[in-house]
Amino acid sequence: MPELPEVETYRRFLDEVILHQPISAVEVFDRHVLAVDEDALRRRLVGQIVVATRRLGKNCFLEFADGSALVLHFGMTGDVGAYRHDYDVPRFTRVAFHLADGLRVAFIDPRKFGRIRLTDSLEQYQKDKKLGPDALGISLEELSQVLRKKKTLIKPLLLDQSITAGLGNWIVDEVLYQAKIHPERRANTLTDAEFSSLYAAIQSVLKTAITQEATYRQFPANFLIHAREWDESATPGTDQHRFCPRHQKEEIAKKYVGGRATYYCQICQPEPSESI
DNA sequence: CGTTATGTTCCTAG
DNA sequence: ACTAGGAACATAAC
Repeated sequence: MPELPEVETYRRFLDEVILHQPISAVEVFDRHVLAVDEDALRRRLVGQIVVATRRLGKNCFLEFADGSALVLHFGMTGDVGAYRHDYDVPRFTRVAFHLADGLRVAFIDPRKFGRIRLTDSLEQYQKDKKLGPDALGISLEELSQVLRKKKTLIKPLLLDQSITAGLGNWIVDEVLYQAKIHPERRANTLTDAEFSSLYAAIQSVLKTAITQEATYRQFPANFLIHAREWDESATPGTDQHRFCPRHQKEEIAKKYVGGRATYYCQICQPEPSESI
């Protein structure tokens, strides 16, 4: 789940439930997700008040008055939730932040790739983690300037959080499909027109996903995402979703690019020729 | 039982 | 210094 749109959705949720009231306790069910000493975390949080929520790429920040922040990264399967009683703890809750009014905010993560840490400031964290500009904040010029000097395949570059932060495996496939660019094109072979459509696709896919609160099933019919396998199991019996939305009879192709499962349309996104 | 998985990071080798 | 590929992490779901 947690690519940029999901994390933005989590942030908005947290903004509604956690602001302006003291954290009364920190309950750790599994310290594996802590990238900070448990007692240090407790000392830093208990009695404190979150004054703002922020997001950079796939990272969510709960900010305190002094500019320091709790940083949530959701790994591959992280989520947030809220509950009030022990008997309602969501399954796979790893850490719970108890608030003074009795609400408890859960950091949920079945696979435990997510991490909770502290930082002195967002700027510090961005520097430490080598995060580039947020994918919703970067400009076309900024993005194309970096990409056009790279000989690497475009897909792994878009996944690289130091170039622009927030794009994940599914969204990159969607963006490349919408922009009609093959995932194995070398970045330095893209034309100006292709950089423009790539940029436009990034912005529109992200905004669409955020508007739908990252509920993929509600995405427009012309989105590639409906062709992915998990959607198949979500809507059994229908085969149509395995085909390109623009070429009804063309099956969506799957291969591994940069070690990641990659879906694309062989007609919309022509294979790069060796000579380029 | 085998396969696959939304992310990050580290290691190796060219 | 850059790039490609692979493994590791931990676990659920199919």
